[in-house]
Amino acid sequence: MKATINDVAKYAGVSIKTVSRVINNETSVRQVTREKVQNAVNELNYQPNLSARNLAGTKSFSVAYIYDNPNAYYIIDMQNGILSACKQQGFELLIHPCDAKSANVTEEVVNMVKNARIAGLILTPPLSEMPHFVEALVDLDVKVVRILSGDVAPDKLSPCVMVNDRVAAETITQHLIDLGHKDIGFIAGDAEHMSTIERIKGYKIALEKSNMPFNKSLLIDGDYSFESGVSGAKKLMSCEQQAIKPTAIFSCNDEIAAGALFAARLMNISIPEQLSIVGFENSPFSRQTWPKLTTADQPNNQIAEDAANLLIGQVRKLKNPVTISQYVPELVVRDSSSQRNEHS
Amino acid sequence: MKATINDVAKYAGVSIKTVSRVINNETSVRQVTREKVQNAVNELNYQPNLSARNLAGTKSFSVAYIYDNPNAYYIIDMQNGILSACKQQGFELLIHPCDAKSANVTEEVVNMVKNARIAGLILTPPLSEMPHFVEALVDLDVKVVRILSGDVAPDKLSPCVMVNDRVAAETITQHLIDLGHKDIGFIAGDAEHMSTIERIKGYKIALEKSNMPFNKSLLIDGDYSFESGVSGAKKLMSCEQQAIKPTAIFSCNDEIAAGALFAARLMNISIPEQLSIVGFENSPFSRQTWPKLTTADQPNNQIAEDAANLLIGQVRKLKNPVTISQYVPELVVRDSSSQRNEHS
DNA sequence: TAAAAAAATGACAGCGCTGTCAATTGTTAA
DNA sequence: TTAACAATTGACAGCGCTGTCATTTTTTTA
Repeated sequence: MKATINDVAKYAGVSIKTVSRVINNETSVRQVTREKVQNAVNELNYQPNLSARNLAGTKSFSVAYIYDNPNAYYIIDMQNGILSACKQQGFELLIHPCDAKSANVTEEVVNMVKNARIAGLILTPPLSEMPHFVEALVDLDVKVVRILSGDVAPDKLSPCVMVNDRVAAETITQHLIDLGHKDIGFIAGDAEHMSTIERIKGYKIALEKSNMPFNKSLLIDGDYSFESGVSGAKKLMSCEQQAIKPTAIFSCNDEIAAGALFAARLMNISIPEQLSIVGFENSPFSRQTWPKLTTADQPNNQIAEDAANLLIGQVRKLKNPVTISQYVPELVVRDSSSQRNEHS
Repeated sequence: MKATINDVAKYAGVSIKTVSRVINNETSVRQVTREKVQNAVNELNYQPNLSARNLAGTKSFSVAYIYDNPNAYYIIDMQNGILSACKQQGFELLIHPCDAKSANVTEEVVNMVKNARIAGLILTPPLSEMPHFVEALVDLDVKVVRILSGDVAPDKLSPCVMVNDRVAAETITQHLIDLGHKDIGFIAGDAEHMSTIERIKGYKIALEKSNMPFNKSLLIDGDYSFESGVSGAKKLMSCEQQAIKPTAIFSCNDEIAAGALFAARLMNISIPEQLSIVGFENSPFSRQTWPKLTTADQPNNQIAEDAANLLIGQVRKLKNPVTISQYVPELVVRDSSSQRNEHS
C-alpha cells in the first residue's frame, strides 16, 4: 500500500506534524530533523496525498492552464510541458479552454478560479496579453505566470517567460540578407498580437543594421492564417500592385508561409529558385509544405515546463527562485530559402 | 461560502449520510426523502467536494484521457468535449499523453492508472485499437470507453462510441459518382488504422452499388500525412504509371487531400475543373487549402462528450445507461469537387 | 548561572465526505 | 393482531493531511 504521513513519521521517529513541515518546506525544522525525515520520505517512496492536502489545508496544489485556441499544435505542446513539471512537483493540472474574444471571459475565468481553489495560473497569448484580464486574475489570490513575446516583461503584474521574437526575427531576416536578398517582403500576423509587433521590429532592425531601406509597400497586413499568406504573397508578387517585387518573403508564421508557398505555385514562381519564403514557429506546418520551410524553432514544450516550474516555485515560496527565463527561437534552415538568383 | 453536505442535511432535515446516499445515487432511499434532499441540493447549489470524496471513499471521481498524438486538432477537440461532460457530472479530468509506439506504453499507463485512483479511461485511436493495451487496462479495476471506427464494437472489452467511417466514405464516394466521375482514385491512410480500412470499404461499396469496377491501380497506399498526399496524387496523375488517370481523388483525410491539392498544382492540374479532390475529417486543414476541401465532418467534440458521459454513467452505475452511440460523419461539399469535365 | 526569549516539536481537532453497523420505521405473513 | 422480516435512516469513526496552540528544547541575555 502507499505510504502515508504516519508511516513516514514512525520511520523517522518524529511526529506527523514535523513531516508535514518538511514536505511543505517550512523553515522551523532543525537540519538534522529535516534530513531524517527526508530520508524516510525517500526510503518509503512517500508521495503526499493531494486530496488530503486539499481538504485539510488552506493552500492548494492545483494549477490551471487557461487557454484560448489559436493553434492546436501550440496548445498541445504547452500542455505537455506544463504536465511534466506538474508531475515532478506533485501538482495537479486543470485545463480550462475559453474564448478570449467573448465579452465575459474575465468573469468566467475569475469564477472558475474562485470555485476551484487554484494556486496558480499559466497564461499564453492572446490571453496573457490582455491587460484587464490579467489584472483581474492577479487581484485574485493566485499566482500567475505569463508567456509573452519580447525581451523584458512589459509590467510587474506577474513573472513572465519571455520569447524573444524580435531577435529571432532579426536572425531570420539576416539569413535572407546573407543570401543576397535586397528586397524582402513581410507578411504580418494579427496586428494586435505582440508577436507580430516584435517580429516586425526584428525585421526592421536587421534591415537597418545592413543599411537597407525599409520599404513600406513590402510590409503586408495579415492575420496568422493560411488565407492571409495566399493573399499577402499575391499582393507582393503581382506586377500591378508592386513597384518592387521582393525576392524573399518573411512570413510571420508557418501557416502564412504555407499560404505564400501555395500562392507562389499558383503564380508559377518556383521556390526557392525565384523566391525564398521563410516561416516562423517550426510548427508541423513547416514540414508539410513542399519545399519544407526555413523557419524559427520555438521550444514550446521547454518554455511551458519552465513557466510551470516558475509558477510552482512561486506557489511554494521556494527560496531558490527559478531565474526568469528568456527564449530566443532558433533559425532552422530548410529548403524554402536560397541564394538570391541575380537573373530573377 | 460553499455549501457542504452538512448544510444540505440540515436544510433537508435528514442526516448527512442520507444526503450522501442521494448524491451517490444509491437505491435504498425513499422517493419523498430523495426529493427533499434533491431540493436542498438545488436550493443551496451544492457541489460535493471532490477531495473529500476521494479521501473518504473507495470510489474515485477522476477519469483520464489517455492519448497519443497523431493530430493536435483532434486531441484538442476530444479534450474539450470530455471536459464539458466532466464538468457537468462533477468529475475531474486527468490528461495523460503517451507514445503508442513505445515498447512499454502498456506498463507505463497501467502504473499511472494504479497510482492515481482513476475510475475510468477514455481511449482514442490508435490506442483504442491496440488489443493488448486495451486488455491490460480492462483487467484493471477501471471502466474503459473507447472511440473506434466502425458500426459495431469489434469485441466486448469495453463499451465503445463508434464512428462509422465506412458509411461516410460511401457517401463521399457516392458524391463523386453523382458528379459523373467514373475513375476515382483513393489515397489511403496508415494501413493498420481501422479508419483507413473502413474508409476503403466504404469506397468499394459505393463503387459496387453503382456497378463500377474497383481498379486496384487507383488505390494508393499512404499514411495520413501531407507528404503521402503529394506523392499519392503524383502517382495517380502521372502518365507513365497510370493507364487510367482518375478524374477524382478521395483522400483518406484532409491532410492527405491538402497534399494532393498541392501536387495537382505542381502538375498544373486545375482543381476542381480537371480533377476533384475530397478529404475526410473536416479539420482546419480543409479550410486552409485553396480551393476549400469537400470533406466529411466528424463532430469530435460531440463524440468525446458522449464517450465521457457513457464512461461516467458506467462508473456511477446509473440505471439509465446512455445508449451506445454511433456517429456517421456528414458530407460537407465545398469547392474542391465538381462535375466531371467530359473533355478533361 | 538562572531567567527570559526564541526555536523546534508535538498533541489534537477537524477539513467534507464515505463505510460500517446499529437503530428505526414500514411491510408482510401467520 | 403480532412476530418476523425488509426497507430506510442515522450515529459515528476515520480517510491523510494541515492549522492552532501548547509543550519542550535550545539559545540568548543579564
